[in-house]
Amino acid sequence: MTETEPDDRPRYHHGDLQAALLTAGEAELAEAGIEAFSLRSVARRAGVSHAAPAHHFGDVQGLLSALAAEGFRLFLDAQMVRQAKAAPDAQSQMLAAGLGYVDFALARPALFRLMFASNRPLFESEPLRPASEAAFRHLEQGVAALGSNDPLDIAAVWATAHGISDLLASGRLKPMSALAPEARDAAVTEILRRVLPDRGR
Amino acid sequence: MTETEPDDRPRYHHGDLQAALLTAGEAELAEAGIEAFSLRSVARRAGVSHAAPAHHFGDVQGLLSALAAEGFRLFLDAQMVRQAKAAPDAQSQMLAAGLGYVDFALARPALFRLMFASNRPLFESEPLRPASEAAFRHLEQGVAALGSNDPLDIAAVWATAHGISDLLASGRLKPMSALAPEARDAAVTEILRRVLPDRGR
DNA sequence: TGTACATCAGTGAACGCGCGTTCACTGATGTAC
DNA sequence: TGTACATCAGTGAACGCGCGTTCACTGATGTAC
Repeated sequence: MTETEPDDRPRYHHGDLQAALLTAGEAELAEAGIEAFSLRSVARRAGVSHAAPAHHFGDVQGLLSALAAEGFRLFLDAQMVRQAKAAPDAQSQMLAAGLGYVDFALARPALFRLMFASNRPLFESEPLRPASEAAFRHLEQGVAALGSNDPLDIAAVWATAHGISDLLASGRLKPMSALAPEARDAAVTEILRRVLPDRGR
Repeated sequence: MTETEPDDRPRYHHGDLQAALLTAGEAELAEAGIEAFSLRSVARRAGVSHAAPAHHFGDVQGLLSALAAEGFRLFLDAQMVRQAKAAPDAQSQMLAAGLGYVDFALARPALFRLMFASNRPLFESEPLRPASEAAFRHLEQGVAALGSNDPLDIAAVWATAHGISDLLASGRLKPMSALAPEARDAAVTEILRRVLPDRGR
């Protein structure tokens, strides 16, 4: 990796097949859904023989676990992006994180399902567990910054953000998904606000 | 079906294979998950040749659609059961419906996933669409009884009940799923209460 | 700077498997007369 | 009440398919000297 420069001729050694397989896996997930996801289809999409992924991920479960782990990182990123644009007070940050939660689910619904509604990845595996725990910890900290460490407050915020995301991503909240992005953000914010701890109740 | 009386000897004609396949399908779903669900495994479980289901459901998608439709009926039932035990005022009824929502997800997580996080059933099919619409309408009416027909209020209640259900069913809300049923009910109720319209805000 | 060699990252053929669907069939049931 | 017959609801063999995994292999890369 020191002096090689990228060229476009097909090479025997791919260069960064690991990353390419993750990209292809995501695309495959998005187009075919988890239920039709297969190792061979991903290899095909990456333009590589179907035995190649084994060198990087072991087996199909390894690939799915790595994909889900990557998903949790992107999931956190999406929240960070929103938070960076929001006011610094704890409440604004929490609401922004919620908007990022929804952003992610809408941008990558299949990945979202893989992370939250599939049992094909191995959630106890090394790449996955830390990534999903980081996401949970981030949420916990957001609630803590609001002055609560009550599990009920954490559950309330999480469940509400999650429910909106899941229903929107699967197209069940028709009236709401029909809204323009700004109006949708406003609606999500209003719903989340109801569920935050300590707003003078 | 007029003079036959049930006996226990295996018969060539099953009698009520349609219902038996739905039962077997649910069990299969619960044990193997959607992702491993197959027509053949269901037929096997029902003790019938793998070609038999075609007579009742056409193809695998037909069976899954019928299962999901049955799921939506049970889903409504679970809400009704809670509501029958609750006080008659609109708010108690709405909260009870939410508890029933959660009950269903916990009792039948795989069916819940089939209904809300799968694209294998055909949601526009004849058995399914009316069943899922009935569930949505029931929710809408509950919110209407509270004096609101604001889509935002509907979304708030639905998303929150759904989020709690989904996270609990997939075992993500560790602290909350560790609670005894009564305490869990209380927590769910408290969270839902926050999100109801018109409670003096 | 060159060379030998170990290691790494691919290939492609082969395997066995379970799947969904089709089909000709047959046993059971219900109905017309 | 009996009988002929149509229809219904199963069976089991067969098909073709895509899958995950294994394996011997080979081309490319990196490193020791």
